[in-house]
Amino acid sequence: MPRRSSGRVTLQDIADRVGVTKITVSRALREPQRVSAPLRARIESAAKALGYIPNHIAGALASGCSHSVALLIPSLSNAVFSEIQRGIEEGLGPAGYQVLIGHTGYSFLEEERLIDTYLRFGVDALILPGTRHTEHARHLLTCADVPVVETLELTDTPIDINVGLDQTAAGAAMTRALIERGRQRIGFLAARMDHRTQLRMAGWESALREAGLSTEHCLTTSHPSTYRLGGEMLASMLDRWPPLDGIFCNNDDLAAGALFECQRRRLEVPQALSLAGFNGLDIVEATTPMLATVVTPRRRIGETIAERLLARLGGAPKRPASEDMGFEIRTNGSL
Amino acid sequence: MPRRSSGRVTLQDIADRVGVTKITVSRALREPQRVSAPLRARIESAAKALGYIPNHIAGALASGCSHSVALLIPSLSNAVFSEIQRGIEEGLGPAGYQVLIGHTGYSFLEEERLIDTYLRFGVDALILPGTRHTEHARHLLTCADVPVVETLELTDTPIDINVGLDQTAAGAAMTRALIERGRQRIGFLAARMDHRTQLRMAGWESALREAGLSTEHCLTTSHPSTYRLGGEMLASMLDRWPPLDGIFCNNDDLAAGALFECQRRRLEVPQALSLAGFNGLDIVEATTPMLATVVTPRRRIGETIAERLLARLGGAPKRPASEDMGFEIRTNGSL
DNA sequence: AAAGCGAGTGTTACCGGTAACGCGAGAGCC
DNA sequence: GGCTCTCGCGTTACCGGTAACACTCGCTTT
Repeated sequence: MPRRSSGRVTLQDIADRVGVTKITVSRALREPQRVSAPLRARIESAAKALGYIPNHIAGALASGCSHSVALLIPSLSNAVFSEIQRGIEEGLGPAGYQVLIGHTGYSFLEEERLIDTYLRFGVDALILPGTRHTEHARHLLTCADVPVVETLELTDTPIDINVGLDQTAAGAAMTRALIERGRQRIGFLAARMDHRTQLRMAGWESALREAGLSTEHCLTTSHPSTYRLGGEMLASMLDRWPPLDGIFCNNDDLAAGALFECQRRRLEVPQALSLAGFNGLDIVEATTPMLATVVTPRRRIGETIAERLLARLGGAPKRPASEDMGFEIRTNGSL
Repeated sequence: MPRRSSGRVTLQDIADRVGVTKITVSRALREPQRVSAPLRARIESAAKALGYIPNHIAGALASGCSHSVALLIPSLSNAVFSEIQRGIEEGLGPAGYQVLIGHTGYSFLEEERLIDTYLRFGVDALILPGTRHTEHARHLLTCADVPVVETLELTDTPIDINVGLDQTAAGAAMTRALIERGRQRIGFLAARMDHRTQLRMAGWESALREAGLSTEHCLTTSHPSTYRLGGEMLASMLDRWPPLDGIFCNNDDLAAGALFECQRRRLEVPQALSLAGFNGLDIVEATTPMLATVVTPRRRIGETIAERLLARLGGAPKRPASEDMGFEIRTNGSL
């Protein structure tokens, strides 16, 4: 015995026990209708009796299909991604695909590393957050020739499938909503300067320019976004630019943190200061007062990704295209 | 050509180009010191030129080791798990292990399904949240004979490695802290009745009994926990049992939601009502006022899991044991 | 009755790597 | 000079499945 096997039960073990060949066992378990009923029953009971666990690795190698899809997300603690994930899983699960999650921590290099890793694992498709990637990552994706989904943002030059929303337009729309309520000095507050943040900020800027308002009240940091940070940053902004009357926060967490700081300062929201967030997480409708936000259709984005991907995996040709899933401004009576 | 290959570059392609056999290429890439420097250089440049992506599937099949570990988490949107994940990844990543994340949605059946799936993928170890599993899940784990980590809770009968904290003791400790501040009518509020919730509740009950106080003020639901739900549940409790003077919420999200409802009702926290949460998430120190909480050492739990697992994967024998990582009561001046 | 056909099972080859062992050449040693 | 040892690479077999095709029957079909 030159090489000891894993010790687990294999198709061959079942085949020996039943007195057939392993291909028959393989068929009995995968395509039951191709094996006669009595034999199938014997095989199934033998498999159960032996505690057979199919070796997906071997199957994937032989068939060239791993029936798995990698979903890369920037942050595990950000509730934004959980709904996208759920939408995807709901669509892909019934089709027999396993969704593997990878965590990039908002790092392009980590994304590159994960793309590499998952390609080695032979995933059948990759779902990436955002449309920016390192050069090497793009190279890997090209070499692998695997369906790729870029999500959250939109791009004119998608690698393959692109399902997202116009972050810049959303940023501009919320800013306009603030302006419509009579706000004149509207700040922008952001942590973790990722690409989406920059796009939203660009929207904020353009809406202000459009209205002839000042775009100077912008505070950003590279730290990860937390509630506490939202409070601290709001404090800095108010100390620096006291007459602000509206603040557009890059996400709901920061907006909620900012609200808490306002409460600490006994600053009335929205009378003295309007606060707006981004994403439409549950917290903005739980706080007192509620906060304005941009609701993003995350569940539907996930579902759409699953649909498009299944089509591609089912053999549809690669035809790069972007799909805009839109957004909704929800003021929650709070501007 | 009876079966077309995947089209990707393989070791053989590199070998042909360089004029050696594939085993040499394999060695050059995995154990560089075993191949002469000039040849290695030629192989490496050929690999790069051809855009070689190693097929992990094939490697895993041949070597019987997938260099991957599955981490099952109940909820992607719950920030609690992100720190555990980070701790694990930090420990396992440098050792060459890939952490695959699965999402159980707090369902034992889904957990069972995922255990099955990941075992088929040939993961080298499994990390499970909690110590309760379906019978079939236990059976699968036994058949597979793979290192298993059970975390978050503690058990007297671990399957293998168990790293967690005494949820019951933590629940009791926080309740005692409330009692020490003179609270007499202390309610318990929980959503998503999972096992940890039950353990914490048991702690709450025993601390109250110990002090001769009533344990009747308990409100739970099977819904997933959200900020909004915290507010709604607090409202129900106050309407039903007006003279409550303390509420121990099963997690920080609910506690924050409860606080927002108090603000809506202009109920002073903590003067009129003490609020306590669980987990020590960032939000409890961002709100106005801050909230009391039980800080759990999640990062350290993750790191410890990685340590123990590396030992097991390195060949240490299975010796089931529990490791109590403790907790810390943090009142944040808010009881 | 010969040919055709479909259902059910087996044969053979292969997926893309890795383990174990083999073997020749040069180095070091006595 | 002969022996052993190590280095560097090749041979062979194998991991545990699956695809493609072959074969055997019994039953129609013409």
